[in-house]
Amino acid sequence: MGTAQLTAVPEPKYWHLRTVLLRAIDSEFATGEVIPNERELSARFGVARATLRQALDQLELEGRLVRRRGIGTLVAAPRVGVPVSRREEGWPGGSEQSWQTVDCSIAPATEQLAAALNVPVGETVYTVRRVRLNQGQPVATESLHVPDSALAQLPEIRLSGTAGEAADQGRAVLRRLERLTVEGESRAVELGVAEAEQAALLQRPPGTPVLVVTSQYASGGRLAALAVATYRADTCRLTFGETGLVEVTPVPSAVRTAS
Amino acid sequence: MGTAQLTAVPEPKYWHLRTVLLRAIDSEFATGEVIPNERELSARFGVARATLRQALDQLELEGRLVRRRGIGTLVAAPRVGVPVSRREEGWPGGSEQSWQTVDCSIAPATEQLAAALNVPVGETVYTVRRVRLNQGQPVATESLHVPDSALAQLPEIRLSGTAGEAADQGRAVLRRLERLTVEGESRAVELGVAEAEQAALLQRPPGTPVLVVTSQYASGGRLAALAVATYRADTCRLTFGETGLVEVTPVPSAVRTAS
DNA sequence: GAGTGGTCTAGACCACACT
DNA sequence: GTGTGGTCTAGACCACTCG
Repeated sequence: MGTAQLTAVPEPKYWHLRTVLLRAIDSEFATGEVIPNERELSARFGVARATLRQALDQLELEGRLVRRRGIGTLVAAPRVGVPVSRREEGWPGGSEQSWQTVDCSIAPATEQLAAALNVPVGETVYTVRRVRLNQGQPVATESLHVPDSALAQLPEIRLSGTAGEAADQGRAVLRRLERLTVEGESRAVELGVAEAEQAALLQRPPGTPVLVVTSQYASGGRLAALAVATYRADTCRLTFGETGLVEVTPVPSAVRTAS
Repeated sequence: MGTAQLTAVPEPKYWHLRTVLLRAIDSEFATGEVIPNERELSARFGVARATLRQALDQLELEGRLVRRRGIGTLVAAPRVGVPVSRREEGWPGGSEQSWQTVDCSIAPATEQLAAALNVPVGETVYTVRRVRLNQGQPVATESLHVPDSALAQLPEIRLSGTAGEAADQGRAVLRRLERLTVEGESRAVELGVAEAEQAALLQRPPGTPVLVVTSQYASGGRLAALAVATYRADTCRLTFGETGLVEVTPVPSAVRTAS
C-alpha cells in the first residue's frame, strides 16, 4: 500500500490511451497525416495491440481518425456540415447535383412498408434509391418510398431517353414529385449501422455507423412519401438550419468553462 | 477447388453472427428478456468469446441489446422518440418537467467559447447544465451558454429561495431567457462519445455513443445562446417535427422492397 | 515482398449484482 | 460465493496497398 491513492479511480487503459492519443493528434499531427502504426503504438505504450485498437476504435467513432487497410491510420478532416432540413436539399428539384439517382423499383407494399406509408398492404409503391455526393465523395444513401396513390393526381411524365432503364424510371418519379405541393414534413434521426448494400454505396465496410434520417412528407392531408436516408456518421454533421440567420459555428463539441 | 463458390465472399464471422443473433432476438425473445450469456453463446457458435462480443457490440450500437454488468444481456426496448426541434421542448419555459437544472457557472469566455458565441474573449458567460429525463430515466445532458450581454436588456430576477445556490442561479438565468424573443434557431446533429462528466449524468460508462445536438438561438440579430446537448444514442430517436401533421411511424429502419 | 490494418483465438483476471 | 459482463494479453493469420 505504499503507492496508494495513485489512480484511485482505475480508469480503463483503453480510455486513458484515447485521451493521450487525442491530445497528440490535436497538437502534433495535421489533418490527413498518418500516425504511427498499431504495432509500434502498442509497444510504445506497453499494451497489447487489442487494447490500443480499442482506443483507436473510440477515436474513429468520434470522427477523429480514419483507418485505411494497407495504408495506415490518418487524422481525419473535420466533419462536413450537411444540410438536411430545408426542402431544397432533401426534396427532389433542389440542388440536384448533390443527389444522384441509382435505380428505382416498383413493388407491392409489404406489411411493414404499408404500415409506414399508411396504405393498404399490396398497394403499388415506387422506391427510388439515391446517393448523396459531397465533393465527389458519397456521404449518404436514401430510399424514397412513394405510394402510387400519391402520384395519381399528377401528370405522367414520359422520358425522352431509353425508357425502362431503372435510373431513368427513378428520375421520372422524382420529376412528378416535384410538382407535388408539400404541406408538412417531419424528420427523425437515430444511430444505426450500414448493412452490406448501403455500406457498398457509401464505400465503407458493413457495420459502419450511420445516422439514419427518416423523413415524412405530407401532401393533401396524407403521407405522400417516406424517405429513409443513411448518412456516414464519421464524416457528416447534419444541419437543420431553418433560417440561415446565424452562421454555423465550427464544432464546439467539448466546450467547457473553467468551473 | 472442389468446394468452390461456397461463401465466395467470406463475410467476417462477427458480422454473420450479428445477423443470426438479430434474427433470434427478433423472433424468439421479448423486450427486456435476457439472452444466454456470452460464454455459452460463444461455445454454442464455436467462436471465441471476443468474436461473439464483437457481434454483440454491433447490436448494442444499433440499440437492439443492452448489456448490464453482473446481470446479463437483455433485448432492448424500441428507442423512444424525443422531440428536439420545437421551441417548447428545447427552450426554457416549455414542458419544464422534462428538463432538470443541475447547476450553473459564471466564467469569462475562453477563446473557444468566445468564438462559438461570437463575443469578445473574456466576456462573462453563464453556463447552465441541465439533464433531460424521460420516464424517470436520464436521456440527455445539456450545457446552455449565454453571454451576459444577451441578458443585459432583460429584467433581473430575484429568487425567493436560498439565493446563491448553483441550481437556483441556473433557474434564474433560464427564467430571464424565457422573456427573450427568439427569432431564429438552427441545429446540428452529429455522433460523439460521452466523456466522464456527461457519462455520469447519463448513468452510462465513458465512451458511450451519444448524439450531439448543437443549437443556436438568435435574438435581436445576434446569437443569444448556444446549447450543446448530448443524447443517449442507444435509447433515443431524435424527432424534428415542425408540424405535427403526421404521426411518427415506429421505425422503418430496414424497409425493403422485394426487388 | 514488406508493411499496414482487420479478424480471430484461448486464455486470464477484474468489477459488479444477486442469493 | 456464483455468475455475469468488462478488460487485457500475446500471439496468429488474413486482406489489402504499395514499391
